[in-house]
Amino acid sequence: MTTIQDVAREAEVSVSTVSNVLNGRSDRMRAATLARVEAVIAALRFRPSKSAQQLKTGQTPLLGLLVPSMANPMYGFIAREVETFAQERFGYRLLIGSTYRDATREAAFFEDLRAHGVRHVIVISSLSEESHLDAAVAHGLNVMSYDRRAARGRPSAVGHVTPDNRAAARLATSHLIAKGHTRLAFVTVAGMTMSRSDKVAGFFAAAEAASLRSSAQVLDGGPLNEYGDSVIAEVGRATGLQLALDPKRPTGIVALNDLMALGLMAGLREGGVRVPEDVSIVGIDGLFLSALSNPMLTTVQLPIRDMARAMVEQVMQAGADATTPTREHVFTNVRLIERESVAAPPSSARRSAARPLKEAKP
Amino acid sequence: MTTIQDVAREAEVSVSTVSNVLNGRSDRMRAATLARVEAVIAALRFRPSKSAQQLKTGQTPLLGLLVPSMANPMYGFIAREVETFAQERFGYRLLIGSTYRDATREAAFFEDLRAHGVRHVIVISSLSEESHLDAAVAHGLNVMSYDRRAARGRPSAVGHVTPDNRAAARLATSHLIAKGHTRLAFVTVAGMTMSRSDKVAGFFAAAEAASLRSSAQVLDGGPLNEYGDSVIAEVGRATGLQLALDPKRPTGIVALNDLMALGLMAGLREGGVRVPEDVSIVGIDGLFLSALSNPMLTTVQLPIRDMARAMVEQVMQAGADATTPTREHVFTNVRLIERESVAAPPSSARRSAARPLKEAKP
DNA sequence: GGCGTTGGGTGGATCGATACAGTAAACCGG
DNA sequence: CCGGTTTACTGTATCGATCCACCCAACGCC
Repeated sequence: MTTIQDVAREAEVSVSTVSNVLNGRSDRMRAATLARVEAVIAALRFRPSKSAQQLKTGQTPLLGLLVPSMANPMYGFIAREVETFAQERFGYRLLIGSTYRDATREAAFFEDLRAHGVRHVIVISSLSEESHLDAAVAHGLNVMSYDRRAARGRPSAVGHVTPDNRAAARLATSHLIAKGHTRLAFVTVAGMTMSRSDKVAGFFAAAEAASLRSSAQVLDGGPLNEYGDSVIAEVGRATGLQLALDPKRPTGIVALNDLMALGLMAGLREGGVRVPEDVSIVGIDGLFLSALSNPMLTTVQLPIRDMARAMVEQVMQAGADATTPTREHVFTNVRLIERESVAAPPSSARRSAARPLKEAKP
Repeated sequence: MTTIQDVAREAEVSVSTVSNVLNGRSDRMRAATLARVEAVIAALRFRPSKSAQQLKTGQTPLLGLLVPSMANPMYGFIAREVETFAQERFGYRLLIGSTYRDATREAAFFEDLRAHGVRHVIVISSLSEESHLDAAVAHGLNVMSYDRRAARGRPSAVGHVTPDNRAAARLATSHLIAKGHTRLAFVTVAGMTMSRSDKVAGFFAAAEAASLRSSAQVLDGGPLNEYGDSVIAEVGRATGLQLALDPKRPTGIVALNDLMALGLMAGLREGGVRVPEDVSIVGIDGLFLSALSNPMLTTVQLPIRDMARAMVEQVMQAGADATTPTREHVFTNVRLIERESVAAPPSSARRSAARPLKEAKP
């Protein structure tokens, strides 16, 4: 590996001068010298060692990204947007980690980031606890959290970027109501995160506004185990299958997200129920996969790219500790993409009373 | 940030001793000393700086992973397996990069890895050129390549792990033939990579074995532009739509991969053609998404986890340069998962002559 | 009692960059 | 022609670990 000394020797200047060249202080030397050094750098294909630089400056151009699972297409998409923007805008690379929704793994990842000298982290965690993030901030990390709002009262040092989950679920639910559905359900997985409860709130708000609160229910499928990629779809499928068996089932369903919606459709179909003839489904996310399903999924598109960019931009804002106000950015530009999974409810279902299949505990 | 000196001072030993503790040389000190140092390390939550360690040792526990696009569920899945295994087995973290199938970006990623002192890289590239990999090896990187075989003759220093693409395509094709299909097509994207031509070869081999070579064709959709995630499905959809218009269309289709198959099904359906009644489709990959489609996709499952582990294991094998023979591992354990997207060809299609829709250039 | 050995440490040069303090030459105004 | 300023550099301590060379006390052994 060639070093700065090799360059200095070859260009017949001191290492200081080479360092100046590297750091753009070209005003401190003659044009001829600059040219000579640059030529040698190019000839030797010299790249300064990041570890040596980091040791001196305490900075390293690495961005930590924590996701529940990289195998989940939604996180893969976010990761790609984050990576691309961080790279093009700031020249940063991505140090990524899957946590499988496990607190121990998550803590270990933070530890490693600290050891690697990474100072900027974007966290997508479905863990409800947020205190470890504050701890990380205290250790000098600049943290942005996705899909979570700042806790009231406690002005956290971590920044927040989130879609307006309430609005998204409300939009999805209203669409179902507009199509004539009265027996509504929101299907989720076990465990309440902030974003999930926001969606539930939006769901109920829309139902309430149409005086349908009493026939709106929340169904939760199984818990997510450690393998967070396909399982959410599996949970959806199981729930769909169970729903298919129930003659009093809801006719309009809002799914926690697109993957869940896809699983739901598969389970429903397996159980002999047709979408959208028998039950209508709307997802939330706007994954490209939702356009590939049969029927194509009607879903609420979230501004992923905007959010990814905002997170990167924010997390790079240095020294944003106590001085800056709580950084929270809720993206409200969610929009409904109408496709094929929603239709009017079956005539048999109109005006009939709804009886919940299984109420989720509050 | 606490340093080794802080620990030394607090534990009243020299930094050398602390270093010895850190590096497991506990035989060089009394048990009491060891205990004391360890206690201080724990109390101060000390983690040695990776950059300082790297500067001395030239090693850093980071694994580079180059993928065309993280947003592609297949690569997301591989990435997760690689990450998890590298982490659990070797304590390595993942430095990931999407290249969008662009040579410049790919080269830039290698440059950055070099600068970061990363010595182990797994490359999933659809670039046909391999010389830059050899260049990377010459620069001291330990490189494993996925989905590509070693070039004959030139004993490359880069290792190779690949599924048996030929066998996978053969298996898919034979299945179609066994179901009675005679008008066959392999649908791919523009551009021949090694893995794609292996699949084509397997496709033709199976057709040949059934004396169906003359009615077997390769169809290539558009090229993949820089955004390698959804586009492959888009190419599939466009091809499906085009196919739907052709009365002489093939009845049995093998898709380059599952995402393409999903797109194909969407396009075909859009064009009013039913799967599997009118045309049968089999994918290659075994993504979890293939079990979610309607109809559920029949596909050839690739041993992703095995391959991911093998790559990590191999890439960690240090000093595997000239001495080691060309490391190449072809995974032959591919298996057909029969689901719903394949049926017997429609009776109208039996015994009728096949006329190619559009031959791919050789 | 002298000498080699071993156990249990310590000192300090080093990795590759950075940046501050210093310096020598050129320039410049009076 | 002299003192001060500017220009164009250079020397070197430093970041936080590692690890080789060394050191000293205690012990064993003839």
